[in-house]
Amino acid sequence: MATLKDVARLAGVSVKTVSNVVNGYSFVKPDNRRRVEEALEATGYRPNLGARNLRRGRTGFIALVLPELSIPYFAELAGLVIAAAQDHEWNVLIEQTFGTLAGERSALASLGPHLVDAAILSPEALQVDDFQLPVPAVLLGEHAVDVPISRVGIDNVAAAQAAVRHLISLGHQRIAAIGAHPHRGTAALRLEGYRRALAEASLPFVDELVVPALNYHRADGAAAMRSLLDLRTPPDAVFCFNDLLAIGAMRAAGERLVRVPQDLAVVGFDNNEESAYSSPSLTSVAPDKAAIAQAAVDLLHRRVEAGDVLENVETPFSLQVRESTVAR
Amino acid sequence: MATLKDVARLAGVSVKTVSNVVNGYSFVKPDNRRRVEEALEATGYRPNLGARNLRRGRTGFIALVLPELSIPYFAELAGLVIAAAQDHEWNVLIEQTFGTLAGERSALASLGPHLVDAAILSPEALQVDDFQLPVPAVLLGEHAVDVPISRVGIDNVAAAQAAVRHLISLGHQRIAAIGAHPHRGTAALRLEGYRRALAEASLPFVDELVVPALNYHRADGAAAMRSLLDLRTPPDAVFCFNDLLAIGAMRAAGERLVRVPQDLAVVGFDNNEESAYSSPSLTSVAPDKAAIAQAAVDLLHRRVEAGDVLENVETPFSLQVRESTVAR
DNA sequence: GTGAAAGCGCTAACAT
DNA sequence: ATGTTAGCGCTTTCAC
Repeated sequence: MATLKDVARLAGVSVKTVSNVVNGYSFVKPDNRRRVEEALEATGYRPNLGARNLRRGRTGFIALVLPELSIPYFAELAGLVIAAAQDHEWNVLIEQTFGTLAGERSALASLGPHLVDAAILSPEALQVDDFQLPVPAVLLGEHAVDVPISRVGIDNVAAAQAAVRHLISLGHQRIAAIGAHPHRGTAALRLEGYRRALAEASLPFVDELVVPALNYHRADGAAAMRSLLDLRTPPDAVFCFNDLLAIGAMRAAGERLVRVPQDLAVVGFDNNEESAYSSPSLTSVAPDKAAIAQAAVDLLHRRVEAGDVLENVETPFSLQVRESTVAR
Repeated sequence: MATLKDVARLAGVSVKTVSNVVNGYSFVKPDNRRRVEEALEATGYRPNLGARNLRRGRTGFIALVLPELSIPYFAELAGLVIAAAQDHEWNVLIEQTFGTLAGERSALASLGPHLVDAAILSPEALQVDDFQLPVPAVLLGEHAVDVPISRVGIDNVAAAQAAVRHLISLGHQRIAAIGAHPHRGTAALRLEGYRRALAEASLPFVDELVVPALNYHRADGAAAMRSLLDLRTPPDAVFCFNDLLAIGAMRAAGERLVRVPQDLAVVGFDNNEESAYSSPSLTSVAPDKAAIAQAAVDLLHRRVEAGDVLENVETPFSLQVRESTVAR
């Protein structure tokens, strides 16, 4: 592999001149430039990123810390983050935490300042004192813990409220919620949105209709739905805190021969691609994932380059109405 | 950030001794070891990976080149590859090609030997002459193009044959296939498995029942299914070359009020997590994704460390029978 | 404008 | 067993 020195020797100039050409710097004598470019071409020179970054004190990487790639929301998001990072010549390193405190701690610990220039975090269990980060970071989604880190995400309370309002506008009166979680910030916010929508319609908040979920996988949604269907008076609608829970809930309903949406309306959250193709298709809160990815990366880039101050970005969302609430 | 030199100064020893301790090398005088460890602790030393790798001539990264993270199969696989790579202290860099030739070429081009130690590739459009790789690589899945690169994957012909045999054993006679593709190696192999299963049961190979798909997304499966349902004699079963196509096909069938599996049995390929929760749940060929990820990473590690020779690994698969072929 | 040379943090001869 | 030192490939003062 050709190095700068090789190119310099071939072109009959100094390393500095080659470096100048490679980096598009300052003024290089046209004659030299031409010879350097020829030598570059002839040797097939490719800069050694490690060496460059060592010298520059940058790494060229950002970390994306998330629970699990097998969760569609995070997989879709990761794809968008990778695309957005390319614009700033960043490569993305993905760390999976599996939503555990230990996993999140170890992911953060591995984030040496030498490994990445910045980090995008989607924590679920972390506590305030865990956030001693060696690099600029941005938190995805809102979190109950109050840490001095930038955040990017939608207004979860408003989004949840919109989802439940939709159910209420359809005439549903006994609306359940699946996904309450004691330590998860976004869960608390979505629950608050649920509560507000009920309150503004003067509907009672019924404890037995709020089902916690320790994880947000399809199986958890199915289990929660079964417990709801076992109630003396089951709900006529359910708001799930993510699409996987909703898919699981619809599956459980189907197994009990409860028809969606006739007997039970279902709303999810995240708008996974799969939700447009389930049977019935799933009404879901749709955060603008591309906007989230773009904002997170841009914000970090500004911080790293210009040392910008802390800043939060609220991204838009919409409600995708589909067959799980309105029969076709 | 503390460097080796700082630690050495604090401990009153040379950098070499510190380096020895850090790397768990040879014999260090117990007294020195203790002082170095204290200094390590006091300074909170973390090695600069960039510098280490520059010196060692390694990067500490492997590339995972795949079409798109929003495709569940690749998302699940990526998660497993990341986990497997951790065992060898490798970080994984994901590159998305979006299945285009241009995307694949540009991903390969960016694979400088300075960026990654090795690469795992899942190409769809690449031609033979594109495979001039600067680093050891392994191909996921089989490909029609015959290139001198290690391969890891299941026996696609046998797997497809098993899927179609299952349909035949259920009494289906008019079995369609969705996902034929002119330039995709795995598509050709799965088609061959389909053909063989028909042949061994003395069923005719009917051209109009084989539907190509340029992409393997849900929408493509739905479109293909609609065209099949428009036939004078629609099929009574369909084998889809991946689960997304199958999900789309089931969706399209549902929209035409064709019942699955009573009127139409459906088999997919990949066994995505979502396929266990669709309604009806999807019968699918299940490659052992964890085995694929593990084998690919291990194989590369051996190549990089020991310069092992070219080698192919065939991983196991099974058929997950669910409601889309056998009603519950 | 361009060259010479220092040095980013680390490892590995080589010397002791 | 440990210290000294060269050098991985690059960028960047500092002279000229």
